[in-house]
Order: sequence, then structure tokens, then C-alpha cells
Amino acid sequence: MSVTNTAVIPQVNGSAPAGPCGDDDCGIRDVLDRLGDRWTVLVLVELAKGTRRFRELERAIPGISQRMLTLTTKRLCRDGLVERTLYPTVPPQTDYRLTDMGRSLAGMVSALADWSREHKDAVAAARTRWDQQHP
Amino acid sequence: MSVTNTAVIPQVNGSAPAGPCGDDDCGIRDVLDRLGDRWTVLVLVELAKGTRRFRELERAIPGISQRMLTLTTKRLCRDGLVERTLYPTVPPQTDYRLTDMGRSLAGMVSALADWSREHKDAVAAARTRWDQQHP
DNA sequence: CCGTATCCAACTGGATACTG
DNA sequence: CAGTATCCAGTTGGATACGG
Repeated sequence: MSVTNTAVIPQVNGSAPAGPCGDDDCGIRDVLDRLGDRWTVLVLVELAKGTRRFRELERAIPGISQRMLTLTTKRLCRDGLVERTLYPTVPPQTDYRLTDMGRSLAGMVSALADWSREHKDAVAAARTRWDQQHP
Repeated sequence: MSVTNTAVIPQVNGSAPAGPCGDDDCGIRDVLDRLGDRWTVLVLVELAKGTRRFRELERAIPGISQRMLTLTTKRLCRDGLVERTLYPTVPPQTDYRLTDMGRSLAGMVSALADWSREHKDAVAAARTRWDQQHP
């Protein structure tokens, strides 16, 4: 006979102190689906520095393609995080700027960036250690 | 003759108040590459509640496959964010818990989750508006 | 229970060329 | 300058089956 203790295991922890949302995953995925792609965060950070034109963004974010910049800014506009102002001059000019909501999100992201810089060495060390121990 | 004012445009903004890192993108991508996949954040949040076994994580995160749970926890271990304790019993048992570094990252993520809940309605509204105006 | 291995569908994003 | 459109390679991740 094998142990059939499914869900009878007394858990080590007793409470849920960290999660401010009951026991479910709430809407975390909503944010991360927005932030999870390759470029959104970089655009957000660049726009946090001030209003930018299309070409300025493109130059400020090395490696991004026209296509991805268009897609990324469009999504941000759609979500109400960025505002687009089109000047019907010739040649055309478009300004992108964060909305208030976008600015508050950019703040969160900056915190993550800070964390990244603080811990990047520790993470690198951990990786090296792991890679050595796992042939 | 066309305008050749490349980089001669007087910028609207004067300073870079938001970015704590000069003018470059620093290591932001490092964090987001770790957080950007479909499951890492959810695992992080679940482990923030306490130590969990493999099956517990699987049940706590609806929709995750065995494969992805293995991959995700392994990456987190490799990066030094999660620690794994294997009890060589039968049937085998494995405990996953956040390291100190992992806990501090989970804190950041919680902040994002909070932001998400606060603004999810506003984002949804913005999307609806956009979708109506863009046939 | 805790994984690993294989196969495969779907999506992401780069390169390129073209329009207003 | 500011996009749009098309094509295509690489990766992510789900389903499934198997092993310790």
C-alpha cells in the first residue's frame, strides 16, 4: 500500500503574509503580460525621461525595429499609458508622452531596475555556482 | 531639398529626472527577462506565502504544466532566488522556498500586483475607448 | 510524488520593402 | 519622418509519455 496522503500534508507555513490578495492570483498576469515583451519596458523608461518623437525613441533604444516600436507604442496608447500627438506637418511629426497612469507604472518599473542593479552580481554568482555544479 | 535636421531638434524636456541611471538602459532587461515569461511571477508570488512542495505549487497555479513548473523553478534556483530541499523519502518530496534575495524581488512584484489591481479598470476603459475609435 | 524527454502548435519579433 | 505589410526564423510553452 502506498501513501495516499493527497492534500493531508500539514503545511510548514501557517499564514499568507505577503500576498495582499486572499489566495488567488488576482490580476498579476495583466501587468506582466504588458511588461513581459522585449521592448515595452525600455520604451516606458525612455518616455519617463520626457516627451519623445518616433525617431528619437528608435535611436534611444538600440536594436529595436521600426515594426516593434510601432507595435509597442500602439499597445501602450491602447492601454492608456501613453499619449500620442500627431502634428500634420511635412515631414510628419509624432510626439509620445506618458499619461499620469503611465508615469506611475514607470515608477514601479524603475524600482525593479534599481533592484536589478543591486542584485545583478549576486545573481550572476548564483548562476556560475549552479552551472558548475550541474554538468 | 528635404529637411536634414537629424538630431538638431530642440527637445521639449530638459532633464532626466526619472531614470536613476544616466542615459543608458542599464540592466533593466536582466530583471524583465527573468520575469517576462508566463509563470515565473506566479511561482514567486506563491512562494512568497511560504514553503511549497512541487505538487502544491502545481495546484496553486492553475494551468501550469509539469514541464513549465520544472523549468521555472529550476531557473529560479539557478538565479539564487529559490532554494530546493530534496527529502530522499519514498515517495520523494521536494520543498521550494524563497531565498532572502528572492523574497526581496517578490516584494517588488507585489508592488506591481498592487498597481495592477488599482489601475485595471482604467486600463480596461482605455482599451474599450481605443477599440471603438479604431475600426 | 517528482521530475525528464519528445513532439508540435502558436506566438514573438527581425529583415525587408513599400506608402503618405 | 512615421508608419504599414509581408515573409520567415527562433523561441515559448502545452500535451503526452515515460523514468526514478
